[in-house]
Amino acid sequence: MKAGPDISRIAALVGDPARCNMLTALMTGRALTASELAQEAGITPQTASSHLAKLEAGGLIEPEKQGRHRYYRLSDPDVADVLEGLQGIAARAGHMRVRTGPKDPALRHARICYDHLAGDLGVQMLDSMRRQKLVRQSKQAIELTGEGKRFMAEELQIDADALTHPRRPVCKACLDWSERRHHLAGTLGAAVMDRFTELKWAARDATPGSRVVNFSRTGEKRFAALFGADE
Amino acid sequence: MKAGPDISRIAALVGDPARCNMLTALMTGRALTASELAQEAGITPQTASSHLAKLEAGGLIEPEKQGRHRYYRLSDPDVADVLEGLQGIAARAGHMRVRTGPKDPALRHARICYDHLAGDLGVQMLDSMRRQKLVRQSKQAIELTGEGKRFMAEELQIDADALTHPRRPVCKACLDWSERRHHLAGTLGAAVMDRFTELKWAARDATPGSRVVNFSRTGEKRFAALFGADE
DNA sequence: TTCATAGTTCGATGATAGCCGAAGCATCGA
DNA sequence: TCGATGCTTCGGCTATCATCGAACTATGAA
Repeated sequence: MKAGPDISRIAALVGDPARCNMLTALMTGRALTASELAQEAGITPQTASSHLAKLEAGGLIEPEKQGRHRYYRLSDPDVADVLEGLQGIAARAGHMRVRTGPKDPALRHARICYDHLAGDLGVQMLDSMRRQKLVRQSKQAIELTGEGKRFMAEELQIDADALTHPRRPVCKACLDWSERRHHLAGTLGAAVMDRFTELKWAARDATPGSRVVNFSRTGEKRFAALFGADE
Repeated sequence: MKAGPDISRIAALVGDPARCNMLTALMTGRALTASELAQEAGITPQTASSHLAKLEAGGLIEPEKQGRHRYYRLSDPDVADVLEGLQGIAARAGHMRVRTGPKDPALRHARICYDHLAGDLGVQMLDSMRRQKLVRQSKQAIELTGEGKRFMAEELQIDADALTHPRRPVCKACLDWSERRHHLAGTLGAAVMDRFTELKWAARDATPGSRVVNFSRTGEKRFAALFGADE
């Protein structure tokens, strides 16, 4: 029949409203879980699962398994470009939509991911640790350096050697929900969060079920001194 | 639930195989009649009429009445750009039909993409510019180096500083339809193409609506001297 | 171990939309 | 005026596919 790559299959994937909602939700660059994408699209998890499988088969998104979660991200910047181009055309044609409420900013700033710190500050902490050469990271594997051990002992009174666990690594990179980068998990990540709580630098929000972590004023200051964004 | 323009309606238009065939047939830049498009898509005129009405309502194509014929063309170069982007994604995902890109070899060799050079030679030019360190490219962003500015001034009498534009970047990577790689777009891409025309190195094909670019013998030689494939 | 949560698979249902035959306009040439 | 051609509208048929309930797997928590 015709020559050339089969555009229509790809376009049809974007053409379904539910799938399109998922893709636009991913345009921020963040990786989202299957359930989050289901809610974003306003459909049940079963339906979402089917859609995600199709999008993956079409090469538009890529999965990353993380525990029992499955994070999805756009597989390539070109995909976002095409979506933007479509937005431009749609905008010109006057097909607009209604607006939605943004996510909880506090949740994005600092929250608990299982038992360790996540969000803006979590990502910032791991970034800073890399910059200060407290850890070496290659892909998912993170290792505490000698300097890192000293730092933990002196600044946070954490004995890294005591954190070994039969079934859990000391350091682990965990994909962040709001940022799309990694923060520190593992027994060290948990120990650091525990220490923050003990020192009253931070506390989990009182609201039952909330994952928000509130930093005290001095806590935020001390945190910045150890893991400041710049320098 | 989402903000922004409604992509999915537009994408759904492209998502139908029959409509998609029509759109790709229009990508050459020529305007085609309704019956020609029907034949191109392999459907009856009635069905084609319905599709064309939808594409027009979606702002993808524009009609031009001429006697009892109704010519359709892509309403905007942006539409062709999005289609090319989709081709790239589809090609990467391995959803090929028979072969890539346009059938016409001349169209594959050198053609106009909006206002800049595309096809074999377009891709070759950007490759060569990267090799000669005339530009720096990181993903989609391209930047002209100091050496690149000198090169443009000396070899092509183009003042790169005069090319800044409020709504258009000087350099931009544009995914090529036939080659699946990038060629140079932006005001610089347009200026270079203009210069080629002025120097009579190349000229757009005389056939109305054709996107083919014909290089003269000396033009091809000069082009090779500046942007040769090897070296 | 047992329970809870995240995600998937399966099957049935229902709505959407592509398709074509037939008929209806519109334009051209004679 | 007539007939021919290009294109559109209408109506009914059909196939596709998104959707969800229910049941199943896998991972983590107690």
